[in-house]
Amino acid sequence: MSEGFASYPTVSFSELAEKIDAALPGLPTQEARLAQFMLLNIDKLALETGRTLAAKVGVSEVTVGRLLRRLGCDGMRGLKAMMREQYSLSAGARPMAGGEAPAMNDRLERVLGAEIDALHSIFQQAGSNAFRELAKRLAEAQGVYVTGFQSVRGIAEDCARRLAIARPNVRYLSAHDSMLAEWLLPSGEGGDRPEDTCLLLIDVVPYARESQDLARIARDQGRRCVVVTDEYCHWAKDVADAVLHAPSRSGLFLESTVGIVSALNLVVDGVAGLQDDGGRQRIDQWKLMARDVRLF
Amino acid sequence: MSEGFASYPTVSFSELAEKIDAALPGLPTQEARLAQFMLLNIDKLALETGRTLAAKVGVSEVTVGRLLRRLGCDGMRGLKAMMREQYSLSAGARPMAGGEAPAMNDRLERVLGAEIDALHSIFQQAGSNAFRELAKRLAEAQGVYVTGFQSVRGIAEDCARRLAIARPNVRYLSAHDSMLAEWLLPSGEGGDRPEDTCLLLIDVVPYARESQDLARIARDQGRRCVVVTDEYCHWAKDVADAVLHAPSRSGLFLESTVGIVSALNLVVDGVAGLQDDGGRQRIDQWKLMARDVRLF
DNA sequence: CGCTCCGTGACAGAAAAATAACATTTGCAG
DNA sequence: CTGCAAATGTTATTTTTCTGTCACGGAGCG
Repeated sequence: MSEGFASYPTVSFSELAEKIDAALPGLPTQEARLAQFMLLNIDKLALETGRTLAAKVGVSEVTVGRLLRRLGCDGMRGLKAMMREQYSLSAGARPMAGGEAPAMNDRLERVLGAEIDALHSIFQQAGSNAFRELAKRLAEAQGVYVTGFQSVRGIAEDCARRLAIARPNVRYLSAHDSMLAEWLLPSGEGGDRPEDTCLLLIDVVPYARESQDLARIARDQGRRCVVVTDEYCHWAKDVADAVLHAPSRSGLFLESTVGIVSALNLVVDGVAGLQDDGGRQRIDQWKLMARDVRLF
Repeated sequence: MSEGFASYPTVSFSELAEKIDAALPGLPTQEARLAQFMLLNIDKLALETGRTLAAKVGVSEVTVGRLLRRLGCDGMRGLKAMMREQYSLSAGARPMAGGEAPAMNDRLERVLGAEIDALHSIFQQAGSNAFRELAKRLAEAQGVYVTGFQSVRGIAEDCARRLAIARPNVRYLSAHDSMLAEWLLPSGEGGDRPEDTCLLLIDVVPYARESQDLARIARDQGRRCVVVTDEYCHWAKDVADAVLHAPSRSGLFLESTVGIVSALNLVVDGVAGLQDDGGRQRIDQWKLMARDVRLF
């Protein structure tokens, strides 16, 4: 990584990179985060200011200065000076990785294109009525059940966890394990009325028979049902109150789940946005809890 | 990299380049020199100021200002703003700042942009040595353990399922539930030697203490360890044989998991590609099984 | 001459960065 | 659990740097 004849007396920029690398293990937490971020984005740091950098990493401006000084360069000023020197216009070096990437192979390029198209499609749907309807159902229901099988089961579980941060009373429904005990009609006063609950069903090809069965059961019990699925799903619209279709063809070994995941992220976000305070209270609470449990 | 999908209205930077190009012939001498210079060094302009630029080209500062304004962007300020937009690293204005609630569409556009940037970053890494190393480790190990906690636990489980299609002997490791019984050193003949196994660790902020502990245990036992994480993780590179960093900032209610998922998709694909037959045999077999199961 | 191009210098406003003093949190040893 | 020291954030203030603007003058040219 060292430059052949960079005989400048000043600490050069690549040296700085190495220095960051070396210093990283011994750094305090926040500074380490910052350092890591800088290291990863070292070639795109050019047009960041101290402030924006701090904001992006989530540390304070002062910390940026402190770290830089600890690393031997005179704050932001010095950093920019170094970079200027390194990438001085007369030199042939190419600073910005954003511009031209080292050729990635054709296949990956195509896959990337497909993924991006999928995202476009999903974000487009995020402005649609179907999406609003879906988010509204999930936000207004008394209780929400989330489920998904096979290759998206984990995604469904994660979605349930995240949705539970955005709104109360969310459960992952494991049709296999629990035999739907959750859905025995409430005999007494406890529990929500079925009409006030909503099922979020996540399903992709090859479709699980369970999904359709579950959807029908839900409907028969008067529950609401919304579906997030792939572009091939043919049955969802017959049983669901709202459907989102996330493209999954990408050309990889297995179908991509990026679309589904993105759609679900948006759904969670949308539901959070429909809470009274934009979900702010709940997420703050959650952060506190997470800290108390000493998860991190 | 192709500008193929410039379907969103970023007043982009490449547009400026074209504009310069078009305007060049009709420009006065000095401005033409300046324009020419900018065109040639367009990707290195980032850390120049109006003054340095003027100095390097040999024109006055005022001329720089004039030219820029003539080209339609508000002087140096505007230029930098453009570049920032173009090369912004996971920009996304404060998502939960409560204060400003930008129009849904605007916000979604930004989120989409961030997601796309994340994908670019990941696909770029997919051509890197780190990625090859990571895939190789996962492909060549006798046995693979996959794990992830909290908000990516489900993703990790899914990844284990999918990886198990790409190659044999993959298990999800649930450190909590099983108390690591899987990792008791094999007393007799059964089981793989630790050196022949590889741990795939998936972790995002807020990082789970367990992840780091687990990584260390793995290393102490002589196991291989590879990590897929977000852009902030500062501990991974100290304990892992290979690390992939997936940007997660998107501006949504919760951090985006799209990047991680995409990275894992690529990993599975990469591992499949390293199988003798590109994993074809295994996937065919799986499809058959899946179809059979679907019938009942 | 009148016009455009271009440079100079002075100045003001804005943004960025450094600095210092102080409050809070966190990590950790005792 | 206590309490100290390090780490981090806050706030306010100052300094530096960057930019844009204005007024002016000189040079070249039809």
